[in-house]
Amino acid sequence: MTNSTEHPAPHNHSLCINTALTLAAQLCIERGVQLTAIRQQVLELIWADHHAVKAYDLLERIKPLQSSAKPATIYRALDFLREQGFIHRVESLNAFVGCTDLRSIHEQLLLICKQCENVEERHADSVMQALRQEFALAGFTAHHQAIEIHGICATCTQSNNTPPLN
Amino acid sequence: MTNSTEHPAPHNHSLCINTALTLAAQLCIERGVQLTAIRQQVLELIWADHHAVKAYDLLERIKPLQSSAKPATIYRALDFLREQGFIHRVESLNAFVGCTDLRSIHEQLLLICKQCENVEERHADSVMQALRQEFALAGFTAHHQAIEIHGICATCTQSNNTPPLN
DNA sequence: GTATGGTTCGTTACAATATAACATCTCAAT
DNA sequence: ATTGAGATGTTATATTGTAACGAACCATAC
Repeated sequence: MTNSTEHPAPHNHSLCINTALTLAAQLCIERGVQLTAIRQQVLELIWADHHAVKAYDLLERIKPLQSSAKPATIYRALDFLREQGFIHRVESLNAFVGCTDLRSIHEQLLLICKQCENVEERHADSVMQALRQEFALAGFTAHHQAIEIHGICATCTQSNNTPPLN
Repeated sequence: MTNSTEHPAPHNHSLCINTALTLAAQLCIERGVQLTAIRQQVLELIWADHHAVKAYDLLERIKPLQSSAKPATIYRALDFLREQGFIHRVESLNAFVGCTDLRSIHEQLLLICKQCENVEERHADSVMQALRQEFALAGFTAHHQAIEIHGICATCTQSNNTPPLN
């Protein structure tokens, strides 16, 4: 089922989510780690759309499936999924979003729309290149980056400028 | 009193902090807003060093001065100082750091050292330029950015490679 | 088989971070 | 004196995240 009621960039989201879940399962086998039921369910819930999801929302949503779920249940699954690179934490929202490029471990930036709440992951090589130069200038050794941009996405901008016909 | 026991880039920190506080006071007058005792004290506590400071640590530190201080006291002061551009929130640490460029409202990136915990604000024009190009490509209108890089700063790298003489 | 050990999960309790809501105070302008 | 805006006091609570410990599971070695 696609997200037909949402207006962000239309795409076949059931394909999108299935691709992600299938690849994640493959990678777990390759890496010899366990994609347990809980972990898979959390990953599916995060992939339900392209929004960032909060841990306690995940907890509410998973309870019908795992009635014993507690905060630790969720945070453990999130830790696992992050270690495997399947999801990103959105620091400025205290929330989590599915990673759209599971194979290559790129640094990414996140474009977060205030209006539709979609999060778009971009690799932005020129930005990353400029960042590396800046690190060199500063003598800084980078280990981890969080680059989060809040604003209005292309789709919302368009629909804001195109009022409904009726 | 300078921070002689810390090893990050030596500078005259009492000058550094006084400059910041004086300028903040000036700007408040120019803008017709009140730098009240609480707000000034919080700003001073944040400027005590170049580390990011957590709200509840500020609360503990301000209690000797403002015995009635409660969480809301701190968060209100932090809100004010952020609105005025005197401090930044470090999203990935849930903490706050003094802004080192009060006059010009640049977007900045933060280099956060895991070892000495210093936070260096940099303007990195080439990075910001590359970001603007990326936004244009994506059709994204940016309102606010959080660019936070965790790693090891130049000073720590040096001192790590230069073991003590004795 | 059963011991051993690593991983995952259940469970309880709590720590840490942040906000809501409403009362009170202050002080300048009227 | 009165009023109104901004700042603070105060209580309560919401939200986010961890610690700690035991039980269950399961593969491997003895």
